[in-house]
Amino acid sequence: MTLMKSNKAKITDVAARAGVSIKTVSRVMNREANVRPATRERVRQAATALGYKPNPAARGLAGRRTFGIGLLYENPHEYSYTQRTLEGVFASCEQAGYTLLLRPCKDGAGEVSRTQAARDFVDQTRVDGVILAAPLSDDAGVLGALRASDTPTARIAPGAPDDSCCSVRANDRDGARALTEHLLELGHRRIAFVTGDPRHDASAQRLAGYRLGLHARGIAPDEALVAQGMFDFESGQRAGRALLTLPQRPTAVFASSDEMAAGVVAAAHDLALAVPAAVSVVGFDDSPIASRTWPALSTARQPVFEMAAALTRDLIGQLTGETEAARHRVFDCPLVLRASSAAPAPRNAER
Amino acid sequence: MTLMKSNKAKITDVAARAGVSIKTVSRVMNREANVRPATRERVRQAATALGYKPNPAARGLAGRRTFGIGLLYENPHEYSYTQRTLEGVFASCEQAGYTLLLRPCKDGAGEVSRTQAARDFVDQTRVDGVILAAPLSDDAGVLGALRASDTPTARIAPGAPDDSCCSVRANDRDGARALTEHLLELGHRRIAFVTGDPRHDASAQRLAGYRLGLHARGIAPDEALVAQGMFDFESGQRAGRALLTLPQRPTAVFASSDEMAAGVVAAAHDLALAVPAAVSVVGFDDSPIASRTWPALSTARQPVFEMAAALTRDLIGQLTGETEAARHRVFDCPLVLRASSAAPAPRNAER
DNA sequence: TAAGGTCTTGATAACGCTGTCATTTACAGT
DNA sequence: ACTGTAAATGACAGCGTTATCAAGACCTTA
Repeated sequence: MTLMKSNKAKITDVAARAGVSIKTVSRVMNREANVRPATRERVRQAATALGYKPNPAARGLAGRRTFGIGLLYENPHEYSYTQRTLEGVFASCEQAGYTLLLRPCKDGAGEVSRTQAARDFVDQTRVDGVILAAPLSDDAGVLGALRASDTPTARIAPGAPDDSCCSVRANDRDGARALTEHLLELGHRRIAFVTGDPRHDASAQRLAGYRLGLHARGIAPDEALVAQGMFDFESGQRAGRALLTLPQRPTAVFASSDEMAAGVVAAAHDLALAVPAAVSVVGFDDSPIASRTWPALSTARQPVFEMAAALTRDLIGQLTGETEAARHRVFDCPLVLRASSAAPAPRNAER
Repeated sequence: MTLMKSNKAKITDVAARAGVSIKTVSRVMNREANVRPATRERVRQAATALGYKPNPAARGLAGRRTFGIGLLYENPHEYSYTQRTLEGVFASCEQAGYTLLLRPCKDGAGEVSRTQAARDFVDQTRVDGVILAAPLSDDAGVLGALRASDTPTARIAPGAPDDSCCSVRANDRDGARALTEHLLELGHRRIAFVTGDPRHDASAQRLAGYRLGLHARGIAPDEALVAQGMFDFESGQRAGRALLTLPQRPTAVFASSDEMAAGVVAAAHDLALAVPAAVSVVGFDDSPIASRTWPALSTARQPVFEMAAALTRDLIGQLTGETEAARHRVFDCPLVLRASSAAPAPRNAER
C-alpha cells in the first residue's frame, strides 16, 4: 500500500511534534511575547519540518480578523495610476503579512450602487481595513457604508481629510505651481490650463497652483485660457484643439494630467503646430505615457507607489494598534523636465 | 438605556426567526435543492430582515472552500494589459460570488522566488483557484507549486496548453498575419518586424503570422528586417531606430506590441520621418496607447477583458464541478485601422 | 390501506484556530 | 528555605459555518 503524504499539517500536529500545547504553537506563530526562546525554537522547527501554515479561515473565525486589506477604486481614468497604487498597497501588505483583495467599482453605476458595492465587499470579505482610491475617497455613500460596518478606512487624495481616517495626498498645488513657474521662466506669458475631473480634489488644487504661479509673477489670469477637461486623453485633445485655435493662441499649455497633455500634443500635431517650437505642453503625474508621447512630456512626478505604500503601512499600523491618531501624509511632486517644453518662439514669429 | 443594534446576525438568528434549523438556512443560502418553496421564502425574508451575511471565515473553515480566486501576474510590460485582465477576472468572480485576491510577482526576482511567491500565496490565502497571467502561465516552477498544492489553475496565453488547466489565448498568428496582409495590400514590400519578449509564446506566434503573410504573397523573408524587442516602449524605440536607419529602409514597420509601435513612431519622429507618409507603423493589442500616439496606431485588437472573463468562468465552472474537461479558448484579434498605416510613397520618392 | 419510495428537515459533530483564565514554573528578595 | 511576583504554559470553550446521517413528512402505487 502507498503511504500517502497526509494532507496538511495543522496546529495539533505541530504541538505534538514540539511537545507543547497548541496554544503555545499559536503564540509562536503570532510572535507573541512570553515564550521561552528554547520553546519558541522547538516550535519553529516543528512547524518548518511539517510545513505548517496556519489556516486563515480558522484564524479568521477564532480571532475575528482576516489579515485582509481591500482596495476599492473606481474605473481608472488612467490605467497606470491604479496599477501603481495597487503595487504600492501590495508591497506594504506583503511586508506585514496581509492579503490584498480587490474591488473595482465600475463607473456608470450611480452613487447608490457604489455604496452598495462597498457594503457588499466588506460583508463578503470581512477585510480588516479598506483603502479608498480617489475619487471614492470623497464618496459620502461609500464612506458612510464603511463607517456603518465599522471598517477602518484609509483614503487616497481625499478632499477633506478627517481624523477618523489616515490619508495621503500629493502636493498638487505646489507641483502645479512649480510647473507653471517653469514655463514662466522659459519666457512664456500666455499659458493655458486644462483642468481635471472636478470630482477629484486634485483638480482644484492644480488649478490653484497654476493661478498662484501666474499671480506671483504679476500675470493677470485670463479665463479664456482655462479649459475644462476630465483627466483623460480625449478631453485633453478636445481642450487642446479649442485652446490652440484661439485667436490669441497661447504659447504653452499646462494640462493637469499627462493623459490630457498627450491629447494636447495630438491636437497640436493635428494643427501642424510643432511641440515645443510653436507651443510648449506640460502634463502632471509622470505616468508612463509622459515618456511615450513625442516629444516626451515635461511633467511633475506624483510618487504614487510610495504614497500608496505609506498609506497602507499607516492603515495596518492602525489595525494593529501601533498607531493611535490618523496620519495625513503629503508627498511632493518633483519636476521632470523632458522635451515638450522650451522657450517660446520670438515675438515676430507669432502670427 | 440605549438599545444597541446587535452586532451581526448569524445563522442561528436567521434560523430562529424563520423557525427552522440552521441547516435549512444553510441550504437556502447556498441555493441547494430540496427545500420547500415556502420554507425557502420564509428563510429568505428572515435573512433579509436581519441583514444576514454568511461569515466567509466560518464558511471556509467548515466547507473547505474560500470562494476566493487568485490572480498572479508578473510585472506588467504594459499596465493596461494587467488592468484589463484584472477587470475581466473580477467581472466573472463577482457574478459567481467569488472574491478576487491579487498577487503581483515582481520581476527581477529569480525563478525560485516566483515559485516561492506562488506557494506562499496559496498557503496564505487558500484560494479555491488561481489564474496565471503570461508569462507566469509558462513558468514551470509556479506551475509545479500550484500542482503540488493541488490548486486548480487556469492559464492565460500558455505556450503549451495541457489538459489539466483551462486556458485562453488570442489568435496571435492570424492577427499578425492579417496585419501583415493589410500592409501588403497597401503596397508595402519591405516590411520590418519587431519581435516581443521571447518568454511569451505570443511573440513567436506573431512572428510566425508575419512570415506567413509575407510568404503567401511570395515575398522572400529578409532577416535584416527582423529586430528583437521586449514588448516595451524602449526596446521598440531602439529597434525602430535601427530599422529606420538601415541602408535599405523599410517602408513599413510591424511592431508586435503597441508599446513597441509607439517607440517606433517616436524613433521615426526623431529621424524626421513622417508617419505614415515616409513609413507606416502598426502595432498589436489595441491597448490605450494605440490611440494616444500621433498618429494613432493601426493595430489588431486583443480582447483582453473578454478573454479573462471567459477563462475565469471556465475556472469557476471547474471548481463547482459544472465543467469536466479543461477548456481551451482562442479569441480572434480583429484589425483596428487608424492613421499610422498608409500606402508607401511612390518609388521615385525613395532614396 | 399499507408498503415503498422521495422529498424535507433537523441534531450534532466537525473544521482549525484564538481568547480566557487557571495553573505551573522561574526567579528575586528576605 | 520561603514567600511573592512575574513569566511561561496549558485546558478548554468558543468562533459561525457546512457535512453527515438519521428521522419525519408526504406521495405514489398496488
